[in-house]
Amino acid sequence: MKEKEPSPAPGSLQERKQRLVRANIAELAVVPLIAHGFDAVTIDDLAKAAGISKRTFFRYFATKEEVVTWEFDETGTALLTAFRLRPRDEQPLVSLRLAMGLIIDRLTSDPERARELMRLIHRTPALRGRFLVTQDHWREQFTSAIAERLPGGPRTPMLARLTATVSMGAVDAAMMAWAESSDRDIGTVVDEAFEALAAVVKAATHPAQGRGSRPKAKW
Amino acid sequence: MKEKEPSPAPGSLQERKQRLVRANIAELAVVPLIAHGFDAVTIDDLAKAAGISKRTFFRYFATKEEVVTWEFDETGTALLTAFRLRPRDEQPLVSLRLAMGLIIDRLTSDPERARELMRLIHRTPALRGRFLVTQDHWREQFTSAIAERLPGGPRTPMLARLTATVSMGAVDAAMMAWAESSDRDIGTVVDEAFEALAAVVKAATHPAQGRGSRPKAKW
DNA sequence: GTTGCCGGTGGCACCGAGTGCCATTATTGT
DNA sequence: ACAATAATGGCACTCGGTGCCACCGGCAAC
Repeated sequence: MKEKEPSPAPGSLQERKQRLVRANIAELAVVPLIAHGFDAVTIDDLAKAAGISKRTFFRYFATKEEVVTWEFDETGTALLTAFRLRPRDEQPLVSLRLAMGLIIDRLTSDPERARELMRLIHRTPALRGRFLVTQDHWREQFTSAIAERLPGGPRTPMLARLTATVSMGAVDAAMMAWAESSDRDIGTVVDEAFEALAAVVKAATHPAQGRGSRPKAKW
Repeated sequence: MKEKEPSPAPGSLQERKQRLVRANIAELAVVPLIAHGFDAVTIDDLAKAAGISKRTFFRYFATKEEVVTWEFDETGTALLTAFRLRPRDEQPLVSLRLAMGLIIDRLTSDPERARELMRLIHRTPALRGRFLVTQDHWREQFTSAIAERLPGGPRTPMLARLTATVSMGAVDAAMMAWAESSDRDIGTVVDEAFEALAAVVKAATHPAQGRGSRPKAKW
């Protein structure tokens, strides 16, 4: 069921070489995907574009989706480690915003390419699914990272989970908005997203003077 | 690329018949999936369990995943319509909470089965992916439903989107928590989730006295 | 009742994603 | 230069999914 490449010791020479090859394959393989759409291109096409065989392709990427999403996967883990480095008594949203600042250059090194990839992900269900699963995985990790900062208690898990969800929601909204807009700076978009989040939060805590049917529930 | 079943007029006799057959197939097919895991069972197995051929299976379900997720898909659309029926000047989170109350019986009609299915979804990447894509689709629709309630403006889209994300985050957290706990009432779990969300929101607006490195950002 | 239409079904061949296995070809260390 | 080892490619196979067509059952018209 699983490919079990021995995957050499991290930091070793071969390991770095493998990473380079992987990056190179992805770079070449992604071209026809962007050009003709995800479903219109077969693995053999990708392999040909990268100058390797189908079999070798699957030694570097477990699925067809991965060749598109792996860069963002790594961005996500970078975001997580940056977050973990922030002081524990800082508000999670603040930490996250600052962590975003640190890893933003990953996306801006080649903005056009990053945008193309995100658009591709956005419009291809299979890719979006894969992407959402990874995102879900990040959320779990963020949840525990946040839970560590909170005092223990019966409600802590749910609290941590929701905080994580809200935070990642801002990140996702920002990245998608940035991908769709053709010429805006990513920093600006991120700022907007976080400001909007603050506004949402404010609206929820200071409910408008709803004169419409008032529910019995306390909120 | 697509199966194009003529799909008879909604409400007609055949259409209802089809829905029944579909429900029946799903009910039978899901048994081996829960018993042996999603990946360990082939389509032929499912078809055999339902007493039909592989070809016919694909006339009722487009993918293997769908036979597990379709019930929740329908629950989602029911939630959305219930939400749309709430007065426009009500706080979105309030509307959502009340809408949840209306559709909760869908899940509680057979709690054991629903829980089993959710656990299956939770532990199977392919299913989780499919589920997240649908959820993403709901979020888009919630986004426009919420946007209709908001005054127009340049920030409205982002605001609506984040509100939708936060709301659905509560729903998802509640459903997952409920699925994992073996004996709690779903109403209680939902209440907890929404209360936790209120707490998160409160924490974010009244930041703790962080003495750690104060960021320059306004929040 | 026989004929002709029609929706649902099953069988079959086919495509693409992914994997196990093994032979072949670089790479590396000595 | 040579052996050990890693990387590669080819091949056959499984499984999800689709197109095509033949078949079977009901049902109306004659």
